[in-house]
Amino acid sequence: MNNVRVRFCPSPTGSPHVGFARTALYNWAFARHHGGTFVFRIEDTDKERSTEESYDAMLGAMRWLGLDWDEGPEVGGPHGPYRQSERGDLYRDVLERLAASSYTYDCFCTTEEVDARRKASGSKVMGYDGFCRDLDPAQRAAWEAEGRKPVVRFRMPDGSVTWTDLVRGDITFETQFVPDFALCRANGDPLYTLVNPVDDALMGITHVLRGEDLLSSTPRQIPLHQALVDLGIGTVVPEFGHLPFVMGEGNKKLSKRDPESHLFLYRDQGFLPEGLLNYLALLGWSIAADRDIFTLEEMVEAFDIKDVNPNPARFDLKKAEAINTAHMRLLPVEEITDRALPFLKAAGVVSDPVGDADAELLEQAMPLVAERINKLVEAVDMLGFLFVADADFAVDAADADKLLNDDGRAVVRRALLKLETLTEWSTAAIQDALQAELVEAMGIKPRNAFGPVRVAVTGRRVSPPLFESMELLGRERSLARLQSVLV
RNA sequence: GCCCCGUUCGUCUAGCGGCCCAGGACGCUGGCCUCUCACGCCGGAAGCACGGGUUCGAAUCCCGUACGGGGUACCA
Repeated sequence: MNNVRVRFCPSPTGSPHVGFARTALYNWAFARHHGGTFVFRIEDTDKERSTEESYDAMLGAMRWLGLDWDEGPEVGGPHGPYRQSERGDLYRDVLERLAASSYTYDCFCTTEEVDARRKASGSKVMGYDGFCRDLDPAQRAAWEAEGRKPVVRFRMPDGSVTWTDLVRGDITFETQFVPDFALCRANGDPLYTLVNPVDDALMGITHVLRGEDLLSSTPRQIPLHQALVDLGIGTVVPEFGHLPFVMGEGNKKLSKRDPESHLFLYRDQGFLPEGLLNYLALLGWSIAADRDIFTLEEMVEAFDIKDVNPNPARFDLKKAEAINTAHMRLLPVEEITDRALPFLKAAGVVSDPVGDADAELLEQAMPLVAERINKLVEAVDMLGFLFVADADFAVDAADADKLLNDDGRAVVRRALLKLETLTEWSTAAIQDALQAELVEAMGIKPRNAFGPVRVAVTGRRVSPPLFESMELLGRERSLARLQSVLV
């Protein structure tokens, strides 16, 4: 395919959610796969609900995910502006040209009047009935005299509308079930029904990949696109592909109300964008029968919209975490260190900026934790004991209850006595000494021998490897901590 | 109500008429490894919604039914 142009066009209402990311990803991957153009457009025609804060969040989300756009906000492009709130003149002009060619007509009916007529006629079809299509001039004058303002409606053609959906195949709607629809409010404000197809036409969009919720608006958009082509406003009717929903708990669409749906929740927990994206890609698509870990580049190479599954997918946190873990293991330690740094700073584990001593300690410690954490934020709990000021060090109460009982403290006492005699403070020396003194001399199992020592030194039952941790902590601080649980 | 979409292990999926008495992954589960945790390794349970066709042969094609979802706005 040549000159592919796709767009992603969220409404800036609220916080970006995972469905947003999945749709953005598929559009982006489609564009990149075909060497096409990825357009980012903001559909902020709903003045009531759109906010600047949400707009910033949309851009922030795309940047965090690494889905770069070729045309759009802050990047510009030949078809700007890319915020619909700044394109009012364009829409007014299109509306005039549509009306001049009778593709549209003014409608003065109220919702109540329409409902009453439909009920009276016993119609199975709801929605607008076309009453004002050929309005009697006298009636029109009367309504205008009483101050009624009309909305502009698109005249749906007779017959049917058929398209070959990129993910679902042929779909046909009889237009008798698709009522004439409003293109702008009575006050003149353009509606989504107008601006979405108009901008797609103006921006030369060739493929529309969007959520299944918009499938039923497609039979209205295709005739409108044809009208735009007829008027020379557009050049082609784009192809459409409707992506399956991302569902939440139970069997309902993941809504913005659902906390699991918020994209930034994952960012703030230390998910890697490539990990989340990999997982999201799997919700409706797979790269191969026996493989589910891949990079964005590999996805771009393999992505084909025709392979997208049409049925809805349930978001599964456990699997998302597992996929993320796999990506963590793919990263070199230095990279994990860089990415974990903001979390460590935020938690106060290290200062901002990081001091030289802390930086050096971090470089030595990260290899121990990088391979055992699944999300970046976990580095905070894993490393805290190494960086905390001695005065602030505290042993986890629950872990102490469990392991630092009389038996545990006896073990710690033996360990302390033995370690005080060590002349070399190294991982190997510490391990040899404790192995001999606790496991062999005392005759207790390794986990019972090292557990109490671990809690005393690191403050927790879960920690980086014990002997390495003690080496990094240093002789004096290690011995002091052993001592402190004995008093 | 009407229109449209969908239905393979608990979950995400592979499968596009014979390779499938259905493969992979997460989860669950038994075991191994092991200084904790995490990782890793070996094994197990678990699925083609139902009913009719078409065909020598159907998870795959067709038609019904059931169930789920979306739409039916001067929201997007």
